[in-house]
Amino acid sequence: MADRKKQILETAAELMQTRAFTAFSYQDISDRLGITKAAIHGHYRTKEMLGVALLKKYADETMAAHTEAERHGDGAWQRFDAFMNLMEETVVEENKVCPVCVLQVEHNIIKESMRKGVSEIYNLNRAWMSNLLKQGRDEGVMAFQGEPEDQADLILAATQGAFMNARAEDRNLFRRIVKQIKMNITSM
Amino acid sequence: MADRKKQILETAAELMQTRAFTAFSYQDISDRLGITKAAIHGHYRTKEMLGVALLKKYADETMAAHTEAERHGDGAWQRFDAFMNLMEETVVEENKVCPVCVLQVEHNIIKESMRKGVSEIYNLNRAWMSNLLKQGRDEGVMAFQGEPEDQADLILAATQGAFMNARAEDRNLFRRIVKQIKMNITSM
DNA sequence: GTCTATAGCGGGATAGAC
DNA sequence: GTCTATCCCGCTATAGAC
Repeated sequence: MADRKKQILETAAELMQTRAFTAFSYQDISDRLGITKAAIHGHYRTKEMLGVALLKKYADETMAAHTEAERHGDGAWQRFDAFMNLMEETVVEENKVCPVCVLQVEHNIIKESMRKGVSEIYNLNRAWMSNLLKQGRDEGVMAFQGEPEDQADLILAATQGAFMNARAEDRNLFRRIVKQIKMNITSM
Repeated sequence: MADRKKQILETAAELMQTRAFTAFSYQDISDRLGITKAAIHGHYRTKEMLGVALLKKYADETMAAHTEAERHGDGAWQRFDAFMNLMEETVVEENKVCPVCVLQVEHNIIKESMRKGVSEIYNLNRAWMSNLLKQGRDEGVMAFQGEPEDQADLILAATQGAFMNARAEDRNLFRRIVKQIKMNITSM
């Protein structure tokens, strides 16, 4: 089948976000799909190649999330809320964390090809978020000291931390942290 | 020697913060100390026990960091700065991330005894930080909407994200993010 | 494209000697 | 307290048949 490859990728994605990259095996995937490890090697010869493919998938999804958020309206807050809701729906549900968190923790034990993929996703989000903050400031609905780029770095870091704390401590933490971020940059 | 056990713990701590918990082995420790794996099992029979000991050590260091920060002055900002400087010195240096980040990413693959240890450290920081924020607000030097507890959760999440992004992307990110946090809660 | 079988390695852990 | 030796397991990856 042609969608076997897709099935493998999706299963791997779920395993990465629940168990971390180094900690899942081809055996885990093959068990879930009812095929053998060797079959998976037929699609992704090495685990590094699978990892790179996963990162490509996540980069695509990141861009799709931005597009989707922009589809929700023209206002900066509409887009911000849509983005955060999307993050909550796709990540916080079902014991997951974001792949960027996982691979940043595994930074020193993954190959350079994968580190590069992680950086690309980070930079996609950074560019999009700082742009959004500029827009919000121009519209007069967001207010903060300093540069939009730095505020974006803070918001992304907080979001990543929120994913991890939400899974480990309390699912509602994500929503509470996002609410607090909003309070901090709402113009009054 | 009696400090063999201490050496083992310190080596394990460094390995955990550079390579993650599941990803380092007794072999890694024994190589660095010039002893055998079996010798380490003599001190910590299972890896889970070593993990719990590590978390105890981190909890102690967390409380020590709070005490140390309070030693730097009575003002909320003095204490905040001292705490963040301490974090930067002890974590951001030399390719490390904080143990809480590591073990939260590995949340689904570690034992309950270790999860409990992670929560304890998180709660120590949460209690200390929300107290500090209350103090700052009372002094009139910090200002923010919402509850100190929620603001503390946001700051801790941002700090955790800052650790990870600093290692993966750019060492200066930690300082820039902390600066932005400060701007967001400085009363004017 | 998927299978069986296997190589080669490294992990955690234990037994028993010194 | 540390050693050698060993067990059993699971990992990534490959060869070769169908």
